[in-house]
Formats: sequence, C-alpha cells, structure tokens
Amino acid sequence: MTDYPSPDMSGVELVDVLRALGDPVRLQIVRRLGDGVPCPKTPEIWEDLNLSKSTMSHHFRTLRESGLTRTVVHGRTHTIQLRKDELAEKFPGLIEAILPDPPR
Amino acid sequence: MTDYPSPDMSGVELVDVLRALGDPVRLQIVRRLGDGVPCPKTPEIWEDLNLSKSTMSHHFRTLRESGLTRTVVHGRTHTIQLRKDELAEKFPGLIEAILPDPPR
DNA sequence: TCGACGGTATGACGTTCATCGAACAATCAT
DNA sequence: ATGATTGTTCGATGAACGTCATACCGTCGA
Repeated sequence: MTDYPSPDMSGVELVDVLRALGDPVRLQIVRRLGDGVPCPKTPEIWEDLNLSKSTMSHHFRTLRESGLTRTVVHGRTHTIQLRKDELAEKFPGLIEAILPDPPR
Repeated sequence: MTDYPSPDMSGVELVDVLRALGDPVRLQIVRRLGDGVPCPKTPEIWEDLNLSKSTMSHHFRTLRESGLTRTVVHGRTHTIQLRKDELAEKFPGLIEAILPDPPR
C-alpha cells in the first residue's frame, strides 16, 4: 500500500497555500471539497474540467504538498480531503473566505 | 500627470487575487499595507527586501492589476494603498485572514 | 533650462509551471 | 496468473514568471 504523505501543519507556509490556490483548476477543486468530506478523485470532480489524468494528478499532488489536502488510499481508489479543521486553526478565516458563498 | 488605473472591483477574480498573494515578496508588501493607509513606495518597504527598483515596480504593478492595491501619484512620488474596504466587501474575510496576526 | 530624483517600461535570461502522452505500479476480478 | 482498473511518474514542450540592468519619462528645485 503506497503512502502519500501530507506535510505537518506546523511546516505549512501561508504563501505556499496561497500559491496553490492561485490556479483556476486547483481553486475549483478546493471549493468542491469545501465541506471537508473525503471525495473520490476521479469522477465528477474533473469530468467537466477536460484535463488529462496526469494533469489532474499533478494538481492533486500540488494541493497535498501545499498542505491543503490529504490523500487517502483505499485499495486502488484514492480519495482527497480538504484539511479543513487544521487549516482553520492555522489560518483562521482563510478557507471560509475562499469557499463558495457563505455556507448558508 | 500619468494615471495608473486599477481595475473595477466587479471585474476582479478571486483566483487572480490569490495568485498575486502567492508570492513571498507581494504577500509581504500586502501585509505591511494592512491598515489600508497609503504608503510611499520607496523607503522602508523594500530596503530590507534587497530587490532592484524595476523588480519592485513589477510587483507593484502586479498587485495593482490584480485589484489588491491602488496607486496614487503625488508629483513624482507614488503611494500604494490596499483596497481594504472594497476587498472586504467583495471577498469577506479574505484580507483579514492573510494579514499579520489579529489586528490586536 | 537643466540637472537630479522617483518611478515605470523594455528586453533579456534562467527558472518554474501547466499540460500532455506514454510508461509504470498497485489492486481487484475472473 | 491474467487482464482490467485506478492512479502516479517521467520526459518533453511551450508559456508564464521573477529578476536585473538599462533606458526612459514626468516632476521638482536651483
């Protein structure tokens, strides 16, 4: 079982988080992950983005390495999860500010 | 008197703001502008950043074009100002989240 | 009017980045 | 075992970016 480590939040830098968010594709991914619930990587996330598998994988890696997301492996299926609580503690208000609308 | 137009806030995109913030130099500039008070471009802002005049000018332009700042010309002196109120209305919570500390 | 000053525009250079196809790796079903 | 599925890694390519030195431009003071 392969492991995809995400950095400890103590080493996560604000500027790197912002840089990761400063791409249209990645911002959209994060906003779809807004509830913090793990989400399968493949289907509805990028059917409409019209990007190749490898490009999506690149963005998933960037998000994970920036500290924004965590990747969980289940067999041959991967799910991606926004590290919402940890981020809220380290950068209060940031995630809420970039998520779609108010949570209503 | 030359004019340096900043975009209307209605056309400002979140992803462009985040991209502008995703650079160490620009993030630092914005954080020093946090109070929204106009700040002269030259002196204390970048004496310690050890960057050339033209590089700073490039970052100032990027910030202005992204919608984050406004440039005001007084004679041969330029001041830069964070568009704090407009940004707070368009992207609630964002600026506060990336500014140093709580305002105390 | 003429220089000095504050800042911008231009062009160049090296690096990073987003993107893709193809190859690879790991797991599940048969 | 074998093949199909799910996703990552690698190598390449073109665009965007950060940086600098130089040239340029508008303004102020003598």
